[in-house]
Amino acid sequence: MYADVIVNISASGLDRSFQYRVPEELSGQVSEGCRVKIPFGQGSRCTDGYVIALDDAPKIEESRIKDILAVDDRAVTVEHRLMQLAAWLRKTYGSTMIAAIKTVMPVKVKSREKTERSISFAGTEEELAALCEECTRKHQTARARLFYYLSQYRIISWREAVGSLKLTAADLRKLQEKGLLTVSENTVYRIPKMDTEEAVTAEKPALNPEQQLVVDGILTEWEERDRPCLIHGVTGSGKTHVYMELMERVLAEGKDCILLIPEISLTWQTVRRFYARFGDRICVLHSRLSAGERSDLLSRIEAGEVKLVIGPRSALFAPFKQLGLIIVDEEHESSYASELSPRYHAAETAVMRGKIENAHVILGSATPQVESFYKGREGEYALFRLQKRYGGALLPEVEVVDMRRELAEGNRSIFSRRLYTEMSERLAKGQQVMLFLNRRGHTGFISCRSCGHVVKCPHCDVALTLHRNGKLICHYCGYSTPEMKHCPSCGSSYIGGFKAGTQQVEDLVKKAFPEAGVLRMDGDSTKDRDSYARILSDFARGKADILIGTQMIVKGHDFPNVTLVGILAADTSLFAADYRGGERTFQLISQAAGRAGRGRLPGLAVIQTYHPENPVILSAAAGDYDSFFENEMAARSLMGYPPAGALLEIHAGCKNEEQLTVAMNYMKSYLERIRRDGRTVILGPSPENISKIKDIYRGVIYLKGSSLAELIRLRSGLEKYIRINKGFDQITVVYNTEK
DNA sequence: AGCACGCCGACT
DNA sequence: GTCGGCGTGCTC
Repeated sequence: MYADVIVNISASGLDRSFQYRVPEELSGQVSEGCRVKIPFGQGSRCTDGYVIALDDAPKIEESRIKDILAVDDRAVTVEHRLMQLAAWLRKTYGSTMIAAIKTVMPVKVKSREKTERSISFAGTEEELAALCEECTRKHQTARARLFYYLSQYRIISWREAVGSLKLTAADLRKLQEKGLLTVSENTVYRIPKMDTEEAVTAEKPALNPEQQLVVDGILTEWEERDRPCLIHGVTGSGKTHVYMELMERVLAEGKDCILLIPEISLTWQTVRRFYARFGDRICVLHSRLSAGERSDLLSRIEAGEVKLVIGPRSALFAPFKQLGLIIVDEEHESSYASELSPRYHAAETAVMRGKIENAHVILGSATPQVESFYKGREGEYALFRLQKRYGGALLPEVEVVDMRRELAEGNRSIFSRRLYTEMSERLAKGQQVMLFLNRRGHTGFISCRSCGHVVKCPHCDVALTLHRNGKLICHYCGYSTPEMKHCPSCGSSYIGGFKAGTQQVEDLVKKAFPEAGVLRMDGDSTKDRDSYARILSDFARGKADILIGTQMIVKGHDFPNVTLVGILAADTSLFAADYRGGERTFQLISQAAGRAGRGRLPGLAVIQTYHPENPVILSAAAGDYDSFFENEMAARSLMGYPPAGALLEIHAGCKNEEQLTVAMNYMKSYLERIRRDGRTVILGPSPENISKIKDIYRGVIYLKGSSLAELIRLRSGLEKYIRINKGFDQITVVYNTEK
């Protein structure tokens, strides 16, 4: 027997399998997906690797094949299907196989099992009662405490005996030696603590007719075609109820479920509702679990005790053997896109895992990714809608304020007069206000505060970015033009970047509303996650009247007393230097507006913009996803951006600027040589958004094409070219594919 | 990644 | 003559 093994070294030259002999004594233990110790290299140094396939014939000269040394049984075996998924990840997102395997691997190593000692009395009840008396008489107070406890509860953990009853370990041992106590040892699972603020009840809310309709529709889809299902449900429409209902069905069939939630919303709010309904069949998998907790969770999955895992994108790879359903909540969230190689997107990958495991897949969002909705329209996904808010709450009223007019009428402050009066009125009534400052994608584009004109690339329909050398540059094609002092459209000198940060907004708010309690949340004030949760819970409990923050305040939190949301600078993300600006703006505005009026009181959202006529702003204000989608699709078709076309980003970095330029030009001309399809456009090289980070110069080449397969072929060709030619030693290259 | 092989200069 | 510098190439 022979095994194909991937060596655990992430060097590009080693990204292939090596064949090893399976020695007789290991033949039963070696299986596809297990980790093995192997001799590697001239010195036969011991490394580990993963078996990706088994074979009964040698592929090369038999004498050159070495033996597998051992099977690493402390490591978790990666299931065959997860291995298939890894192969798909590698192919689709362009990484090394070993990086792909590590991504799907649930936990690195099984850690030691935790045991707990417990103590019980070895004799009869009469003897125990006698001992209680004797110890009390002898003033052996600690021993007396122990025996009294045992006479009541029969058993106590060692930890408690030492901790709360204050017995010493030596004393306990002495009592054990005298034969008075029996100490038993049993393994315990390390389960992350769940604060049980809310009682676990078997609450099972009735579905409203709209939700029931969606559940029925999905069940029919599962029976008939079983395509991935996309639920487009407005904020507050109760997608969670639909998820729970479907999970219940799948669990009833004895199959397992995975629920993915965005990293940011790992507040226990949502999770608690699932605990309440499904009890201890659930486990939460998050990045703050210790290695031991993770490994125990794995054992419990293996033992079939855990049937449902909730967690961020990595939870997608939970090694269930009978996976029945994967749900990706808020599928548009950026935290589903991995920033490490392989740069997979969890929604897309969930669809693939569903296909491999024969499991149902559900994507849910109030503002689906354009790509996903497109697939829904094209029939690749089954599309479902939830259009009413749950429990009778109304969608907030939305008002768009034209900031150009504010300026023209002499108001130079960052608050429009409308927002200011609304704030004063609502604060006077004791209601809360959220101010959302859009900083997403803020990379220094130039716009006119007088007429709203944004300086864009004449070729790519994205905003130009101001660089330190005073030039405006397009990050797709590299087009550049000198910075201007006057607006090319109206001639006004109010042209420049939008410069207000949350700190400044806070100062201005405090000046304008000195009586109000203000909380601010941004990257600076929330270094760690605890302070993030604390600020939100302080605000929820009414400890402040105004909450100011960036996108992090708009995600998935219910503040029933918030009746006004102010969206300052709605435009900044609109003109980010990439084609997704419109989509992100729509998502952010919808989410922010959705925060207003979640309780009984009606809500209002005020959107401040220099582009009140922009279709993205208008459709977001109207809460009209369909018209947003139609416009966005039309624009993308025109420019050949995904999903109308496929896009490949090639990011390169190097310490030496000149070397980078030379290398990228070589890359481009190589791509031009191997390109088959004349419709594939090669853009760049152009400087990266932030063209230099930590002394590393960065540049990017874009390939736009009609077929993803062709782009993947070009990428593979380029990868090989870079590996073979030594000139690229100092260059790091990262690929990102979009479709 | 790591280790050997190999082809040049510096030194006992 | 030999020791050792690191450039080059291979690893089942």
